[in-house]
Amino acid sequence: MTRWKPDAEGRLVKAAIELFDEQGYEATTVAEIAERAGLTKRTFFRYFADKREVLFSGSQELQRLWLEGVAGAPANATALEVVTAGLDPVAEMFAERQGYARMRAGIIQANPELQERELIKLQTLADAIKAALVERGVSANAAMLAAQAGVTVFHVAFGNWLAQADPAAFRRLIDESLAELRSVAAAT
Amino acid sequence: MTRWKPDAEGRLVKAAIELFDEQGYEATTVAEIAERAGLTKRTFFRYFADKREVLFSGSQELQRLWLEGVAGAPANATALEVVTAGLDPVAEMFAERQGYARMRAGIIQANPELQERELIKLQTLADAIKAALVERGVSANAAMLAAQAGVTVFHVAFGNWLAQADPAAFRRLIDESLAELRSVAAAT
DNA sequence: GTCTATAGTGCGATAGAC
DNA sequence: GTCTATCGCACTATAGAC
Repeated sequence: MTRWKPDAEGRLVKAAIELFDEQGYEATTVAEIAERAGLTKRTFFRYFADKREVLFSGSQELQRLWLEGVAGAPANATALEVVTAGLDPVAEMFAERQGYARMRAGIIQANPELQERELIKLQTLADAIKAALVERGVSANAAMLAAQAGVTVFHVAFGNWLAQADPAAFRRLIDESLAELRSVAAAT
Repeated sequence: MTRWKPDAEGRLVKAAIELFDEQGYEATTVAEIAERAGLTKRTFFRYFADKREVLFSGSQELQRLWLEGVAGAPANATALEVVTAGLDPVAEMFAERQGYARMRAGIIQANPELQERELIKLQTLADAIKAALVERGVSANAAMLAAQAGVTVFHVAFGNWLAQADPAAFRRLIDESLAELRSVAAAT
């Protein structure tokens, strides 16, 4: 027998999303979240710097996966191809969590301070991708534009994915969003 | 004789930027800003909902100008052309204020909560441009991608503009940033 | 834990312009 | 007189210092 149930962090995230969904973000205390997860408030703050952060534990994983894909892109790929090369594992990561992702989106939608945090996370992600591109020899301007474009493509695809039924459709929606960007940006 | 000096809001903005630049954002109180502008704290909060907002009075003007340009774009323009059509008056607006723009950028750079606010403002701007595109009949996805791309192009050009000497170069830098985006997004 | 400084608010008063 | 911009003051809430 193990003394502690496994995956304390995952249980805290799950408990938090459920409670925020049931009662609202503001109305839920950290103590409640910890209790539902079978842990204490002290433990919550060992895993998350503040109450908001429990909704963004996934973004670190997202960034890690995405950057791995970027690092593995072939040497002759264009900047935007490098950026989008990281998205296969990312799409898989999301495929299993559509239900929670929908709840999470609704919670963030309802709360300006959570939206701020989300924007910061996306910006941080774009900055990290940009840095990886610069590392590969892409100019600062092109790297910034490609990284931001990639994050926007991802964001648009994510919104579309939440709004439709098939959890496995994410990769296809990303490709569609990317094609739409290329079409939008094409010189006339 | 007029009892009140004109442009209370402008004086507050000027005083705030100078004080933030001299002493830092945190170390400056609203009372100090008001005093330097020859007003009281209460009047400050008549113009700005909170202390951060004094650094973002320009974004409303930016959005207004940009949307005017979007509204005036020719009917046969592509989505991205529509988005960038609004940028001539925007570039003029900034040409006169490079000094303050640099100070402001430095202040925001040094403060996470100001960066959050900046991201929210850029997001709001992108959303407004997106809505204007949808109004013109562009699909939601293409509108979002074009609006975000336009804002990113602007943002990159803005950073480059701050870093070089000629205040009038903004329009050219926007065109260069746009060309770079088109190049980055071009299909291989 | 207490204390203090500051952000931010509500409401009425005041000093002009008209 | 009305209207508007500003002021004065008393207040709450909260973050940080100690």
